[in-house]
Amino acid sequence: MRIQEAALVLVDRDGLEGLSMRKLAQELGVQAPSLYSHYSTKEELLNDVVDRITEGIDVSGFKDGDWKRGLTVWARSYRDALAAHPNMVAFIASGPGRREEALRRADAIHGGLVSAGWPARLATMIGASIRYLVVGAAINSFARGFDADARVYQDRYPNLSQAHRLPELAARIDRDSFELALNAFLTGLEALYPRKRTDSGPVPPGPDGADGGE
Amino acid sequence: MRIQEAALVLVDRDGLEGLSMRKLAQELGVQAPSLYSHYSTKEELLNDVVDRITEGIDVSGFKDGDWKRGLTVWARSYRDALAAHPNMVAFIASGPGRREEALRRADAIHGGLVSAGWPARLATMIGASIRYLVVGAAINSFARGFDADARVYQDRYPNLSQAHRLPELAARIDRDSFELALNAFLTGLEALYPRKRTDSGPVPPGPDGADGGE
DNA sequence: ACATTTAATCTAACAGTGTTCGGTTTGTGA
DNA sequence: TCACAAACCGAACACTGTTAGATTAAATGT
Repeated sequence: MRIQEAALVLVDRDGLEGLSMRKLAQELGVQAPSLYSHYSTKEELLNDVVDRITEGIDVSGFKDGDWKRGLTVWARSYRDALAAHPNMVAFIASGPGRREEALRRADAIHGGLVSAGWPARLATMIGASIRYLVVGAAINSFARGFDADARVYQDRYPNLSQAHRLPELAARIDRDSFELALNAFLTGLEALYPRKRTDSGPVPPGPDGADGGE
Repeated sequence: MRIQEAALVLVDRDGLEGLSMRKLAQELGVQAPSLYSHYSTKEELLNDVVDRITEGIDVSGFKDGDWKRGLTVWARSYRDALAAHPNMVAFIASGPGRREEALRRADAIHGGLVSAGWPARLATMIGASIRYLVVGAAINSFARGFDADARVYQDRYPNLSQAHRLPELAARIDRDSFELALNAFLTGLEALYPRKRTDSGPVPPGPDGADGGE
C-alpha cells in the first residue's frame, strides 16, 4: 500500500514522533481523516509498516540440519532489517503487538531448530535468546541518536578533530559487538549441549526439565 | 523527589501512555503547569525516573578479578530492575537519552573487565553484548502485554482450561531463556578467548585488531 | 447508458496532549 | 517587616488521534 511507504519514509526522516496523521495525509495530498478509511487506527498502520520491514528477514538458512548457519543468517538479516529503519525500533519495542509476520517467522525458526534435533523447549528458548540479542542491539545502537551524541562530544572536546566520524565509528563498534555476542552465544550453546556430528538424534535435556510447551 | 515516585506509580499502573502531566498533577493535588517549576519537560522527568530505576543495579561483583561473576551479577540485577517496571522499558528504548546513572555504571563494568585482564576494546564489546541481552529480554517479555495475549488465546482455544496461567508460564520461559542466553554467552566467551586461570595478564587480541578506543 | 451501490474523500469538531505566559500565593532569610 | 525566590494558579496556544455526517468518485449490475 502507498500509505505504508509514505509513513515509513516520514518516520525514517523525522523520527517516530515526527509522524502525525495530518503530516502523512499532506504528504499524500489528502486530508487526515481520509486515512481512517484504510486504517482504523494509527497503531494498526504502524504495525503494517513493521510487517513490511520484517518481511524480508531470511529464515531459509536451515538446510541440512545446519542450525548454526540457520540462526546466524536469521540473526544477521533480522538485525539488518531493523538497522535500516532505526526510528521504528522504539515502536517495535513498545507494543504488545499482534505482529503476524514476525510470529510466522518465529514458527519457521522453531521448526528449523527442532528438525535439527533440538527439543522443543530449548528451541523456544534459543529463538528467544537470538531475538533478545537482535532487538537489544538495534535499540542500544541505532535508536540512540548518534548525531546528537556527536554534537555533544564536539562541544565538550573541541580539539577532537575527527568528531564528525564518531557515528561511523560507533556503528562499527555496534556491529562488532553484535557479532561477538552472536558468535559467543552459538559457541557456548554448542559447548553446553554437545551433540553428535550427524544431524537428528535426541539431545540431553536442559538443566531444568519439565517441558512447558509454548 | 515526590514527583518521580508519583510518576512511576502512575506508569506502573496505567502504562507509559497513561501518564499525562495533568493526571500526574491531579495525583499530587496540584495543577499541571506547576510541574514545570521542577522539570522543564516531561522527557526530563522520565529520564529521572529511569535513573531512579537503574540506580539499584549491582555492579559490585567484580572482586578478585572474577569477571564472569561480575557480569552475571550485573546482568541479573539489571534485568530485575527493568522487569520491576515493564512499562518504562519502551521509554528507555526510545530515547537518545543522556542517562547519567547508566553511563556511570557502564564505566564500572568496563573498569572491572579491564582490571580482570580484558583489553579495552573487547571490554567495551562485552559490556554492549550484555546490555543487548538485558534490554532485549526486557522488551520481548514484559513490555509485550501478556494479559492481552492471554485473552486472545482464551478466545482462540477455549478448551485450554489453564489459559489464565499463561502469563506466569510465559514469565518462566522468559526467565529461562534469559539465563540460557547469559550462560551460553559467557561460556562461549571463555571458549573463544581462553585465558590463564590466574587473573591479570594479557589476552589474545580479537579477530579484527585495531583497537578503536571509545 | 443509466441507476445503484460502494468506497474514498471532505469539512467540522471533540477531547486530550505538552507547554508557555503572566500574575498570585507561599515560605525564608535579613 | 520587607524583600526575594520558589512554587503555584488560570488561561491559552498549537498540536495530537479520532469521530460524525455530508459529499464526491469509482465501480458495478442491468
